[in-house]
Amino acid sequence: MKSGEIMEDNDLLKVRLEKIAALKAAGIDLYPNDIKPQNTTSEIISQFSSADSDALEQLTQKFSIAGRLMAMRNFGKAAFIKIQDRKGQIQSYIAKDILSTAAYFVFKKLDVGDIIYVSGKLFRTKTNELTIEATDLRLLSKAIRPLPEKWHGLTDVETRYRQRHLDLISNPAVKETFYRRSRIISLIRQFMDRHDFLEVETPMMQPRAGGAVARPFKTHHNTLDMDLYLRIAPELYLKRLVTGGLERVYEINRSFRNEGIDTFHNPEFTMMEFYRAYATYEDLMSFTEELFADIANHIFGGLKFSYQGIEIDMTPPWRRISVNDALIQMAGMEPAALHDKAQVIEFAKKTGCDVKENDPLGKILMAIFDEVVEKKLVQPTFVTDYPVAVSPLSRRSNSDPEIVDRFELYISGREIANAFSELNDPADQRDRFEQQIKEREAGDDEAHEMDEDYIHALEYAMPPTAGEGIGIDRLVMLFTDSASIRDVILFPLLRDKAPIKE
RNA sequence: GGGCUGUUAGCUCAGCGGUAGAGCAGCGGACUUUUAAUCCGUUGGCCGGGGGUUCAAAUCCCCCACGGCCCA
Repeated sequence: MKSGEIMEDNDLLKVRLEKIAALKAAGIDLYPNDIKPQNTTSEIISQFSSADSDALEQLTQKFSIAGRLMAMRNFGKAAFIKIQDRKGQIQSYIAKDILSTAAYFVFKKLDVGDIIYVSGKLFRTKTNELTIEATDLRLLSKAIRPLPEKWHGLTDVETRYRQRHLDLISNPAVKETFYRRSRIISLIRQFMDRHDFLEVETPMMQPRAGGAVARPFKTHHNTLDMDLYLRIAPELYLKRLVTGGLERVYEINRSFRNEGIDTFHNPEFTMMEFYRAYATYEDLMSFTEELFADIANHIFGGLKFSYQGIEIDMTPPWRRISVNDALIQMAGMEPAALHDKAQVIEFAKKTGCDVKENDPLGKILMAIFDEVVEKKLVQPTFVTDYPVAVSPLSRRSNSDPEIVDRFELYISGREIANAFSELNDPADQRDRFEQQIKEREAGDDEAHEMDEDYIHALEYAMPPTAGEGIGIDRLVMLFTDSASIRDVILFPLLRDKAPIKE
């Protein structure tokens, strides 16, 4: 095989390779880079949406666009084509007696999928469509492979995820989703900036994977001969920054959890964590309401929207309910039974939870909560008063040392955010880590490890602080009405497959 | 990890024991205002891979690979 030769026994490719040979023979550069389009499709369309034929005829201005040739309707010596750029599509009219002979020769060798440049005046067709009358046309990049079918687009989900470029070309709604994802993250940054938060970046490779309860990915640094973990959360580093006096910090970036994959979990996912000194978890509830309302207002122009056929109403204030009240009201537990471990275990087993006899009471209660209550929390709900046993980094409640000043936000039956007043008492933090170590020894490989370095930092005094983590992918799912997390992550993790057939 | 389900032409799909099909795309022809343009003609397949059953397998059975949905 000669280098640069494309080896595939496919008639469609052969035809295109023949066209390429003909273009080369005519001295056409197949991949030039000297062209600068002056306009975008949407800019032209919005600027001239109300201009009629006469108005356009008065215009002497020429417009130029570049993009992917998406459709071609040929009429002998003329044609209508659709060109798609990042903003949308516009039609162009090609006629043999308007283009130069050289440009018309190139046009006759084009295929749907090629990247081209067109310039010319605007006019309206008989059917009143705004159209560029091509006086110049250039090939900018020749496609060798055919695009998916124009009408149905690309629907095979596996191909859509593995070849996202095709998905983005063929399915406008997909492009719209990722534009919106970017917009949402931008709105969050603006909101945080308005509230005087500092955006920071903390290590993704950590010697101990702390800040959450999850199984980490392990890796190794060769020169330092040191095992490292991909972070499961940025929490402990962000709190060091609060101790360092930054007081209001946030980070929007990837965390990694070595766990299963489903419609709500991808092994790498994006989270925003933020910490605010001199605030409590209660302050963060209203802060969260404001943030989400701000996003909803910008995206939808209101606080009500539909997610998977169900109306979500983000009008503050949102429902607030304690874990225990939720278990009583929504799982049907007896108030008296909540403190009797034997009865709680019995209830847990009855509901199908996989619990161990020696698990702490709080952990079993949360297992029941996850099994029974979670899916019922459709409208935005803050669940509060978590057991200390499942909250090793949260401050104990002043009213009850067995619960912590913490909430989780549920929307559409899914955890979207987790927040608490931070534990800044180094002695208590040490006790909590030691409790976690006992659970690790009892077989819980997700339990937290001792982090002396973090405790050492707390010993320099961290101000009273509240912090929160928000699952950005899940938030984007809500605001884009996406059923699967894979629809809001450009390249979701899939099992490796033999490379695409060459 | 378990259950259900999918993998057939470049794409979207039908066929479900008896000679592999359609639409779109492609190719050839007609056509200078189309909107999934139209009309005529036409090329294209290791039916995901491997084993079986059968006179005969895309179709039935088993294993494997890669997805999807639901559950753990």
